[in-house]
Amino acid sequence: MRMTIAGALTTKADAGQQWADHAHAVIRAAGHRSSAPRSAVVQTLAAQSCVRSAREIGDSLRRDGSEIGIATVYRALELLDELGLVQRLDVGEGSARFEPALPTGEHHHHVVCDRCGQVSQFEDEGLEAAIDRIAERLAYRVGAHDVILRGACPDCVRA
Amino acid sequence: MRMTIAGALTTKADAGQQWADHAHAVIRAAGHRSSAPRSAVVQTLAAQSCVRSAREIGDSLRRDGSEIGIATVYRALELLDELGLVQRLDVGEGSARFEPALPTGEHHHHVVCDRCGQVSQFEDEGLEAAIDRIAERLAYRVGAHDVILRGACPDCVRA
DNA sequence: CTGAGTGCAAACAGTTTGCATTACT
DNA sequence: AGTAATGCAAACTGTTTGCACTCAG
Repeated sequence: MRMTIAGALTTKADAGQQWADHAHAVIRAAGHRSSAPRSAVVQTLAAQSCVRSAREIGDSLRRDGSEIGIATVYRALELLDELGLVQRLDVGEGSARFEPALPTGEHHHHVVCDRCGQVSQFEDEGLEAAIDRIAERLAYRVGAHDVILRGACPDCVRA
Repeated sequence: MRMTIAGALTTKADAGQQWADHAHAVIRAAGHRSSAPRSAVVQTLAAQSCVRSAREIGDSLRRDGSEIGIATVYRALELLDELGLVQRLDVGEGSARFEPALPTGEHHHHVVCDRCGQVSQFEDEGLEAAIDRIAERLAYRVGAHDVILRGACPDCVRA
């Protein structure tokens, strides 16, 4: 997907970088430091195309020469979550996954393959509208929602 | 909620018992035994009004004099899940929750309070329709879906 | 009588936490 | 310089597994 913003063409990589910049700004504004390990986690999240677990983020950084400890990855993700900069996703496969949360509130949902665990994304306006309608009639003050579809991915359907 | 089936009035407790009977039948049909601990887990699930964790089920049974071990609770729940008799729900609060899955396919979704953890249920036809439409246009063969709304429950809104 | 199912305890996986050390600001 | 943040290792929590024993069929 591409978005035209103020006349400039925004690619996926650019969008990631924009999120990273935004994240840094929010972190600083909240009085936190931009340490190297923390920045590395932000950078990894910005570069990813799909949800990743804490372990995957740590492994990826260590592969790139960083000496980051897993506890630091968890602490960075916890901070980002508190600041509303990432979305935590629990697909029920043991570990939590994380992905950047766009400041615009734009978001998508996920389909998980029962057999191979592959995760894909989708957006749907009708779904959002239905959820908004539900939120209005419930006594809860609804602030967020997760939708997870489960089934067989195209590869596994063939097999 | 009450349902009129073939002229008879079905209460919530009856519905639970019906599910328990159905569960036993399916378990037997699949060649498994109806041991006392396994039946106790089924009975506990049938009696519950909201989702419960493995620990809660075990504690509840032990309070009632049963000597069931937690491993047995997990094994019973795993079997019920395999047979499609329970739905696993992961609200992201550390542990998985379980509830009876009605053979009719009827189901509801959940709202979780961010602050106190309270879980409530809701049904919505528009939501189901929106999801069916999405399932059709995806390359996945979608078999199930979870929707979780998050926010503040009425009690916490007041505070 | 025989093996599916159980209970216990030990093993595991993901996540969190205490503490001495490091390094942003 | 001062303190937030890190890395390590140990602690914790939920869940799974190995094994000897039990009981449903």
